[in-house]
Amino acid sequence: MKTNQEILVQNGVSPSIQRLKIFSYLKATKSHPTAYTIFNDLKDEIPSLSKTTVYNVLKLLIAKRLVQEVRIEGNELRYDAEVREHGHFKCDVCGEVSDVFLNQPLNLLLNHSYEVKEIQFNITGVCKSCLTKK
Amino acid sequence: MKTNQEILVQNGVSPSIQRLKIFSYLKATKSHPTAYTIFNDLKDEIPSLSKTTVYNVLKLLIAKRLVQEVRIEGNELRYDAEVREHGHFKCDVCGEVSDVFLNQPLNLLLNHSYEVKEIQFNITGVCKSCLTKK
DNA sequence: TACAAATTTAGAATAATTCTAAATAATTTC
DNA sequence: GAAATTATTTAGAATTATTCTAAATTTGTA
Repeated sequence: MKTNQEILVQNGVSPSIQRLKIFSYLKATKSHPTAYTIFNDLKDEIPSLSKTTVYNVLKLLIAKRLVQEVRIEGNELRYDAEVREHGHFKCDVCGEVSDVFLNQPLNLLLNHSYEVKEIQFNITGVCKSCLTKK
Repeated sequence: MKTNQEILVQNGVSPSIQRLKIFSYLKATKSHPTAYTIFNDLKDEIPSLSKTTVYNVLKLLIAKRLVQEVRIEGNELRYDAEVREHGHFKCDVCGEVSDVFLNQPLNLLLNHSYEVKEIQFNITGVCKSCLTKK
């Protein structure tokens, strides 16, 4: 199992404290945090951290394909270190965002005459636990 | 074929000039415009039009399920009067956004334990015409 | 140690959207 | 049909997320 530091280095990212902590934070969570949440959760650990750094690092990790942007509602941007082809489900009731994997790649359903770089899909609705609560 | 006015009325939306023109504009285009583009393109026809109205009307039409938000890149929000299950392809080169329909509903690929309200998917890459230009 | 390059930082600037309260238009009531 | 009520639109201010900018700090190298 590669360490997060190794992953960064192997992808040509010099592993500064900030980069490593932001990447590790994303790797460790499945909550699809916003840039603000990331900043807020890490600022105790890295008191000097600035919001600009969070945005810079996220942009860098996205360019290196180590992180994906998740755009599932309104104009809030969320981030995800899961980069395999997958989608997201957002529950309209509790607001939670979870990963969704398909039985087969979406790719196969496309008659594409274009070059595909990234596929994402978004589903909204009501999650299991909110359904049973009703 | 129903008129746009009829569609609005049947969905409980009183068809003011602004609402009708914004809805008709979206129905007539496949370009997935942003709120700003809609505002800009309609302000000659409706000189009094305000940006707030564009946002208000879009929000209303979305609530009535007559329009969908399209979130395909960064934090730009686009709008689409095509509400059948479909996705979007954005070309990284020319920036154009086009509709994508699947051979079968994505729904079938999900082992969903949740109630699905809306499904959208986004693909980025390079479109045919940009591929051949290279 | 000294120099150069890379990275981070705070705060200002920008852009999209929402909020607010007043103005206008449409509808209802008498 | 006038007055009152309700719905809709409007301009501009406020808010929010993100980007820009230029200085400060850190890291790597001669």
